[in-house]
Amino acid sequence: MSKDYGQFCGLARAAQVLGERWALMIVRDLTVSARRFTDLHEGLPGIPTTVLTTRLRELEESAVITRRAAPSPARGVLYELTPRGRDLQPILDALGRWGAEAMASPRESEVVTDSSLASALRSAHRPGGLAGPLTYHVRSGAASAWATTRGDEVTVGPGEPSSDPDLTIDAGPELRLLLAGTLTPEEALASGGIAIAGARRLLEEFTRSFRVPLSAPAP
Amino acid sequence: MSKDYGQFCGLARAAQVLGERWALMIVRDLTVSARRFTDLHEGLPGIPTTVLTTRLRELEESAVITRRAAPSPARGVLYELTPRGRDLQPILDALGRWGAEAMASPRESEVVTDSSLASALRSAHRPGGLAGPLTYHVRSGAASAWATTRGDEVTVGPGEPSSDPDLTIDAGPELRLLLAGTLTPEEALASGGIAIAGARRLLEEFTRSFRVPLSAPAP
DNA sequence: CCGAATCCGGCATGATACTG
DNA sequence: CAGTATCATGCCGGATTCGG
Repeated sequence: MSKDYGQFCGLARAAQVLGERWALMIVRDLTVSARRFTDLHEGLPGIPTTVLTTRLRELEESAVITRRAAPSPARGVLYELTPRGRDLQPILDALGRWGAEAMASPRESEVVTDSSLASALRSAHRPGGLAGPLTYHVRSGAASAWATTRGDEVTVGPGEPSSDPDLTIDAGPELRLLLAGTLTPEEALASGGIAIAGARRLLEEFTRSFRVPLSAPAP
Repeated sequence: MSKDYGQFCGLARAAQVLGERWALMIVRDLTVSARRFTDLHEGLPGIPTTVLTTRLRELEESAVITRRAAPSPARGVLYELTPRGRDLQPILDALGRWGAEAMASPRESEVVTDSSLASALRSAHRPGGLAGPLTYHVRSGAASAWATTRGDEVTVGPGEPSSDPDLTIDAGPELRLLLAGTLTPEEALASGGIAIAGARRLLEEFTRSFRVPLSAPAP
């Protein structure tokens, strides 16, 4: 609904734009990379095209995203965040960590998408790791994403990394427990819930660089 | 809707609870102080009682709030944040600042409530002021709230401060511009948009301690 | 007074089909 | 590829009523 809350309040203004159904998911996908309409539609299972159209228009009116022609080889329209939209990234990362604290294992019928995996890695990253650069390629279920750490910074993206990764991680739902520290790298490998291609030492570095605590069991 | 997004993602889980209509407003009011049903209903103009009832139940199921019997003199039920709900406070403050950046002046029919004013002060506070403690009483429109700074910390509340404030500020919509730094204390007082009771020096301290930049003109 | 439950009109959402 | 068209469902907003 484009109805407001009748309050002169920053949070009310934010909620008017971001509180609409699917709006946060769309912005999250765009914090990971610019996307076309069809990319977004495929990356957000269940969203009706009508709703996607409406949200994109509203987010554009609110100066959170812009649309421009896709660069040369591709055709069509590319949606991307404006500077104002990019300001949301650390806030959504924090909100995602908050939500992830009570999220131990996937519910029936919950999937992992490229963008959700990439944004999870970004929000899980903490400084203090090896100087790098180090590139991790993570796959979980049908999703694939990569993360490159360089000093205290991290860059993430959907799909395959453009250059050969230093470590490839193939994981099931155990990835969540690995990020929580509930499961050690040794246990994860031994149980078969996680398989790697690359130096085993780098998996330990991965668990130091990416962490999301887990406070409650899965609801 | 209690429909989820079908994604194993922290942000999706957060959006399922907080993305519902009025949910963020309810939590915001509860970050300021514990409230009864009727308090919330009066502090959120336009919310239907059915929606308030439903949201309170959902937020309770998600362990964001709890309900308990109101303390002795009062009767009824008191809703308050759980520790997990309190974790949301800095995130909502950041989201409120983001929304406030594009909010220069109230739209037609937008009001200020006690809780929105109190939370605005909290999210506007920045460290580095006088050691204090200093208590400000701020009124704008029909809303009233207070803030006490003590070292680098701030405490806010709705209504009147329990002890005599060091400075009382009566403001119109110009308060937003004062917080943005667009309007100096001198200009605000001279234009009559703001009146104070207390030392004028403290108004300058107030503008140093509470600030929310303004990036775009009012949409 | 407090904390809702009930009834109802309208509109957003979700699902499917279809088009430039 | 990027949406529009159509329609059933059900949530939301507004008013009223009700038990404690």
